[in-house]
Amino acid sequence: MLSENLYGDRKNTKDMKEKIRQIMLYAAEKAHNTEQLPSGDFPDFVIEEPKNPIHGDLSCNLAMLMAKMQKMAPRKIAQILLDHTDDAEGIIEKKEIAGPGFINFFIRPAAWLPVLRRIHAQGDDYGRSDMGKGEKVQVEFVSANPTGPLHVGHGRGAAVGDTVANILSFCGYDVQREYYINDSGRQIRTLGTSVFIRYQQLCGKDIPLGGDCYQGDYIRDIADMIRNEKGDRLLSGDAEEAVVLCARFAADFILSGIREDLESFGVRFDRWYSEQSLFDAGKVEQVMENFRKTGNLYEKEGALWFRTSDYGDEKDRVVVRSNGQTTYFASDIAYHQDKYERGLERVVDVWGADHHGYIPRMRASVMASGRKSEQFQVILIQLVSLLRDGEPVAMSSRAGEFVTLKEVVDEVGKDAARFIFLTRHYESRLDFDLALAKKKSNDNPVYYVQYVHARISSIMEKARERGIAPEDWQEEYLSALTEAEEIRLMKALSLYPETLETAAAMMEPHRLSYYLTDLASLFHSYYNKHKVLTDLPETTAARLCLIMAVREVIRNALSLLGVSAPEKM
RNA sequence: GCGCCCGUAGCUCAGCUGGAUAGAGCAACGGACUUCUAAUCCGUAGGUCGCACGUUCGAAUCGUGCCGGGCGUACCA
Repeated sequence: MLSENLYGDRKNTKDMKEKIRQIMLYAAEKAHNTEQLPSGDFPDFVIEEPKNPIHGDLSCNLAMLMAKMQKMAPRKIAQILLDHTDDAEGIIEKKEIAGPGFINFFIRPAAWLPVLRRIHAQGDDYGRSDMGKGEKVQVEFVSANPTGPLHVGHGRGAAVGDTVANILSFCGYDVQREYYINDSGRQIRTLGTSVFIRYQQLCGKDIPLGGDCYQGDYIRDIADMIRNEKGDRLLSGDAEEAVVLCARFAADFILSGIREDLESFGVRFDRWYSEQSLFDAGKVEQVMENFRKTGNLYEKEGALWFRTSDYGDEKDRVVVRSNGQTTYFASDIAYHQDKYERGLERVVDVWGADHHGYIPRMRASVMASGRKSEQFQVILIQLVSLLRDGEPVAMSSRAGEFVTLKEVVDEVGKDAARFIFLTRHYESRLDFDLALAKKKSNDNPVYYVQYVHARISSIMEKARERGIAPEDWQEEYLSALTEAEEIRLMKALSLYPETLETAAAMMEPHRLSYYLTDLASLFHSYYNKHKVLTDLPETTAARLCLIMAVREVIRNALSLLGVSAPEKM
């Protein structure tokens, strides 16, 4: 039987760990007040799920951590703490002291039931939190140069950046997604040159394509488009103008392709920020002028240097070369200044790991304008190796033989691609096997998780067919949930909010993928052992309530990962 | 040389702001479909957590030093 306070208390929304933590804190204070514990100074302690179920549902290490400052044996402190616990809600079935001084709690099975009520009440919002307190955070990701199509590596960055943004947003941060377009500088000029040479070749001229030019077939395709539009006219005009025209045309065309590819990968940006616009608005010049005034810049050997070494970089860096051209760093400084001036409190850049050497100088420039180091964070994405059946797929962008993100998404699907990118810590290198990604088996966790959603949807459909309507599912029936697998599922469901908060705090989306796989595994086991639609109406109602909660959380988490939750598979 | 990342089961990887007997999937072997979807489940087997010291009640986790792999060390982007 369920007690009234477990069941009827509307404020009963704190998760189990937090409840135990409060009980322990209260016990510690009480023990100090009665002078059984000399010190009133309590260290940070953890409430965690022991790996071994023999140690209970939750475990607390407070007694061991206090041993030194209390000048007492951990087990003795544990006993004192236990003597002072006050379990007003009646959630604890058994508590014990174990090992060097752990305090283990065995939770009364029925005490997990409120999580179901909470999930049903909050629906899509279960797990949402205000931990971010509205902090304005920008996630800048992908930001690939518009000189060629996105490849798989960009895909990983896109999946991670997008999902980090989703998670932060769900956890109460005010998130903005931005793509920085490097549409200025030498590479764009090289792009123009490459296209113009192809154009001239198409017009019958025998001009070789230099080794430093972009070699991909798409360059010729673009040149062909220009020829269809302009005919041979560019041949007779000014060559410089022709290159500029080719560059602009090509960059615009490639960028719109990038947009489309990202769109079909489920990624959208709040803003596409052009590097060229920084120059056009005079912001690069302005920012350099400001830093000159504050003494952060100096001239040496004809070039202009930024004193990044004042802020931890190993040496100073050039912002204007002796030939008068600004470096990429210069516009990047201006760009980041602009971000903060727009009111962003924290800036997160998602970069390829090969750019890690760039972090100290970027951070230095941010700190030079008085921002705190923590206001600039970088997520470094490690390399993706593309395989097919374990064999490496050739990926030389120099020769233009790369496999594009679009090709991968077309072949394996958005869901599988995203999930695989998000099932590994981004700081680990990733082998992406195309054959594996298409396999509809356990090799491929995305189907494993989606299958849960489909299975539950199917059961719900069956329930409807049998005339079991959702509104008939009474909470009073929940006490029928007593199977070990049912308790395990409820425990897992109650872990979701803190999983999200950790994922947000550490900006590690893979935590969500692993959580999903765990939850899915628990469900599949349950499904194989117990029938949901039974002859007992109360049991059926209770189990439906449970699996609907599972479905809700699966759907919720998948949507944060940008993966669909199919009703049928 | 210096800096950063990685090193955990045969393979691919979780676990790393310290917690008790180190986990998952794949691959291997043996089982479960007349059932709400077998894209599933159950079981067996599989480990000096790269090595060595150190910190402490306790180390895969923290520190130092090695070893191995990758990346970076431009008046490139």
